[in-house]
Amino acid sequence: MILATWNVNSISVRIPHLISWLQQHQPDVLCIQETKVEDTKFPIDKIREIGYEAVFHGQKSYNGVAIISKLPMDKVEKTFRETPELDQARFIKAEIEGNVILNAYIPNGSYVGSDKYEYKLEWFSALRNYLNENQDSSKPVLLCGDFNVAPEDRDIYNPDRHRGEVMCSEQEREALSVIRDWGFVDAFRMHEEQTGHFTWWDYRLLGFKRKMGFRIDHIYVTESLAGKCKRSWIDIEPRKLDRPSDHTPLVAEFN
DNA sequence: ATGGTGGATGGTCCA
Repeated sequence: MILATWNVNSISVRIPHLISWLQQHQPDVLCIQETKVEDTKFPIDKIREIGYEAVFHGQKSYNGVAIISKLPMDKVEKTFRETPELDQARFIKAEIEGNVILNAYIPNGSYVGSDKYEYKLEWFSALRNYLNENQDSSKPVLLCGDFNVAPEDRDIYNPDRHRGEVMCSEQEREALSVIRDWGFVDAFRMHEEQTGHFTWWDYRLLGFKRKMGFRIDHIYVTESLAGKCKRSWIDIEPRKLDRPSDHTPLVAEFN
């Protein structure tokens, strides 16, 4: 199985890139974030035309997630907690060939100390509670998406320049480590120890041109899947296209 | 150079 994750930053704008990338790489599963469309406007027909199915959970203007798959999906869920008024269309789950696929768009957090930052930390905490109560780390579980956290200094082009800022503050890294310690392995870091591998570059900083990258998109897998993960890599080619998403796809391949 | 761009939307909010 080949699985990828990609924050597309509006599926309406990015659908040509998305279709092209699926046709070129033929992953079995692609988890996307920031679709920014209500479910009635999700471009399901274009996805079916190239041999994929999709399940999706969107809202107007903001957030929105989807799982696109060639393989049958079942046991789909679109929230992970009891308080739907806080649900911002940031989570979708499906099971594929016995693997639990959790696709998450973790809140950005705005700036350290803001209300949105507190919401981000609270969201991480709720996600850990969900894992505790609803999933089993001895089984094949995969959690992927845009985490909006660079776990270590080597995941930032220049960590000293951004020390303590949102996406790399100690509290965010600790919140992410609590998720990981439930029973996950970082698939990308199984195969690559070096810095210089990033999934996101800020539009505002003209970050891609200036090589100012962050590794904030991740594929976390439980041990039973980690043993089968033969490769994980970042495809920066879509970030070079006209009107790119600010993120680029991350891929993991399993035996 | 202490700002920059981009998406959804229709004045701002979000990232």
